[in-house]
Amino acid sequence: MAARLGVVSVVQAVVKSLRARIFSGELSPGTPLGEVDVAAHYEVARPTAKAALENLVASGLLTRNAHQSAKVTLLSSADARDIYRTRAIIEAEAVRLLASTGQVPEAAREANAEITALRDASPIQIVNPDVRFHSALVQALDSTRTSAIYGQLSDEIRLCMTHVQDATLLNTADIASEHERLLECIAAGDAQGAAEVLAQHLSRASTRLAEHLDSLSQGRRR
Amino acid sequence: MAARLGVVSVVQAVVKSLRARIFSGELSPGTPLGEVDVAAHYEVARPTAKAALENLVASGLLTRNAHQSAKVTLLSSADARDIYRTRAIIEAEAVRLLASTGQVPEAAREANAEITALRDASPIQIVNPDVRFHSALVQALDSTRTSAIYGQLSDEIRLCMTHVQDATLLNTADIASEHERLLECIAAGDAQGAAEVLAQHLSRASTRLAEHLDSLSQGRRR
DNA sequence: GCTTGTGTACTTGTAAGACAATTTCCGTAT
DNA sequence: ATACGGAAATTGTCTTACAAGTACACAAGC
Repeated sequence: MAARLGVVSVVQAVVKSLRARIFSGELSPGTPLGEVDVAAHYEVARPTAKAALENLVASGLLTRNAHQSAKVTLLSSADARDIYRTRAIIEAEAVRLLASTGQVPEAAREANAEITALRDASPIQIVNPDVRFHSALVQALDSTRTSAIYGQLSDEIRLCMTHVQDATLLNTADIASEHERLLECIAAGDAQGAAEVLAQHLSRASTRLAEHLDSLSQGRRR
Repeated sequence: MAARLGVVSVVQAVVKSLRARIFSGELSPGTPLGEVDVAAHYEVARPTAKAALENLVASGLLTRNAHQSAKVTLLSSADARDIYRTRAIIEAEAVRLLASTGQVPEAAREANAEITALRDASPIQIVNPDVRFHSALVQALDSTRTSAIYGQLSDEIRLCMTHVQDATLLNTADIASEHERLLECIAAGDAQGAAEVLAQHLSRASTRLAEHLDSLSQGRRR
């Protein structure tokens, strides 16, 4: 059983590495990733690289047209809004359900504590705990498929973040306090209030992100 | 541009054919689909068959453990409930939004008319228009990602249906009338009412389907 | 000078063959 | 009857090869 070793499969290992490189910003959007390039970089066969690329294309992290090199996806502002809309649908339901039972997920509390602790750190640092906070809410639904869907959206959200990684889109303290208010509503059993706080939280983030992506694409056009 | 031709890729053609065979019931759940079998059947190379199988595994239609033949997924009652729960989240939001604008999607009306027309036909016949009815509601949201997610769930729902294809789970007339009530709520702008009708509709279908899958698995154990 | 056509280079799509690793199943021995 | 060992079957990966399509550049014509 090589269950918890880093390498279960060569393809998966390549996928994992490429994901990390994309999220780290080493591979900026638009960077062409040819099958032969990837194969040479990792010293694997081309079919292996091909499979890894196809996996990432399915995840939405890469984009590829027929007979063209795969490129790191450049998400438009419309994409960002679409992602956040879909997110909001799922998270809203999660929050309502949590409020109806009054159960506050421990993982969510911990993630927000981490955000609070990183108050003075670089804004890029809070991406990870922020994603974990929201994931914790969804995973509390205990639905395999809902979690799987949300995981895929999370990847695209992270991709968005890397596009605007230099920008301070939102104040860290504001994020933490909004999360805190959300947890309070859940604890108090206020489903309506929780849903509203969440909707505002996501709506604001979506708007900021979309505006920033728009300004970036315009800047690139010049 | 070979955009709207049937064959864009050999792999996709194999995938399409396998999907059809699975949904038609020709490939019953548990049927082993080895890479060499598929390759021989379609007279394609093994890597091509492999790619097609991986595609279907990603869709949830096939299941595969490492170094084992892929098998047509046998969905448990728990899976069915999970799928319906996830469905319900998305459709509820779609219905609420449609009610807030009072817009009834034309495609949904047409699909339900088709169901009504098939009142006396075989219950298996209404699967297609039923799926189309619900899809139309979601597509009215006009969100690429939400539609994509829902499409994947639809596939699994259809897979469930093929598992219990002989059973008359619900009365065709009842389905049509519930759909009708749902559309009336939307037209009247009654978001709350529409959400409730939908929730009941899905909840009942989910329960029936889950019960039937349970009885099937027990029958198989004997 | 601009547009159009062609040709070449690069990339992906598909195929065939081969070997390693792992699982499963069956036969044998205790 | 159970446990162990080995053979068969299957998948995972790599190598090689050719076909097909796209993109870019260069040249010819208007």
